[in-house]
Amino acid sequence: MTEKQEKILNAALSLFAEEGYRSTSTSKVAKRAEVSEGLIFRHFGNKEGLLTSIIQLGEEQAKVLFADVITETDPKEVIRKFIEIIIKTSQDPNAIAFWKLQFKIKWELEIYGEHKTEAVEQALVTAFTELRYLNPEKEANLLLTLMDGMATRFILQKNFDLESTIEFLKQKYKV
Amino acid sequence: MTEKQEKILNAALSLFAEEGYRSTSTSKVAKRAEVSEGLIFRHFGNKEGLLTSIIQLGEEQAKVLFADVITETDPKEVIRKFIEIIIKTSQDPNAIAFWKLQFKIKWELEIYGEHKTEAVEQALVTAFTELRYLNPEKEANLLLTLMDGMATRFILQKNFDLESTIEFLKQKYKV
DNA sequence: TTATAATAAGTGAGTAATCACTTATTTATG
DNA sequence: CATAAATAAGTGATTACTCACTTATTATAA
Repeated sequence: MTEKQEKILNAALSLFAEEGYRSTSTSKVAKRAEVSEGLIFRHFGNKEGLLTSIIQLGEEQAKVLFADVITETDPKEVIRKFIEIIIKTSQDPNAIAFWKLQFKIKWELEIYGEHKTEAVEQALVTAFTELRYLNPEKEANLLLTLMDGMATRFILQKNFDLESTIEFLKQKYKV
Repeated sequence: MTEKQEKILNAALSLFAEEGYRSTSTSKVAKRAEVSEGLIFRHFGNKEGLLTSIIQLGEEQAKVLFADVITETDPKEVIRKFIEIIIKTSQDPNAIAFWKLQFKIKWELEIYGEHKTEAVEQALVTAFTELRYLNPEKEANLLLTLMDGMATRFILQKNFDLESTIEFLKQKYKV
């Protein structure tokens, strides 16, 4: 990975997150990365290849983020850690950009990557089971769905109070 | 409103919902509406004017949809009716297209129209207050956030089981 | 009523700018 | 010197939008 390759990836990540994939031109990416437009095609083949590279990089990032939840054994801690992931994310501008891109891509291209959350969903099911919740699968699914809603609001709604919502949630689940 | 104007609006609504606003060209809209491209600009000024017209039309639709919740006085019924709105919507292909467009626009242009849900949020706060929930404001906000998540999954996740999630929710809120 | 004038609706070809992508050429590196 | 990295200058297709013009509808006047 050369220096210019990284510059291209960073420029593309920020631009795709800001303006979306389709409405970001390769010439804009080249300008922000301060490279020639042709270099993008030399390194990534085409525009989609550039997007694929960014998503792959992000998936590795996501795995690291979720690893802590999946390896946890105490059920209450599993739930608490999962809920607090969004707080951790919200403090890292790079992570925010990445998740913003993930959601933008979802809506722009209408692809929902379920496989990404499968492992963490299973961890939540186990946790809710151990805590004797009546319907652990539904409980886990609802919490994941709620996280989608919270991400949506955190990214799009300027005055959304993330931290107090998280506190309220932890209170609700008694974790 | 002439017949061709309506054809343009319908074509644009479906195309914007399918492929997004920015990546739908005016020539595509004209083709689907079976009119000349120039007519779009005669009636709506520019591409953004077309989008504005569609959104305005939809907001009136949304008001009608929420009216039933807002005028309800029994607190449990307020919550139940609110939760079931998404079911009602999911049965009308036209409504699905409209909400899909709403979310796509949100993410594409990064505008979150809070004013649209203000009235219904207040109705929920009142309901939760009457039901002696400890934190009615947070409770209402969380439910609205959850609905964003459910809409996201219903639209994007092909195998999302909406009805059983709704049943589970009603059970949780005892409504 | 009927001819005429005025307005609105609609068309299709054309605009410069931009799109993703390619090719030819130059620069750097081992 | 040879290979890879990078650039610059292109390609045809597509973009939102405009323009000159025709056709249909409505209003006015003899």
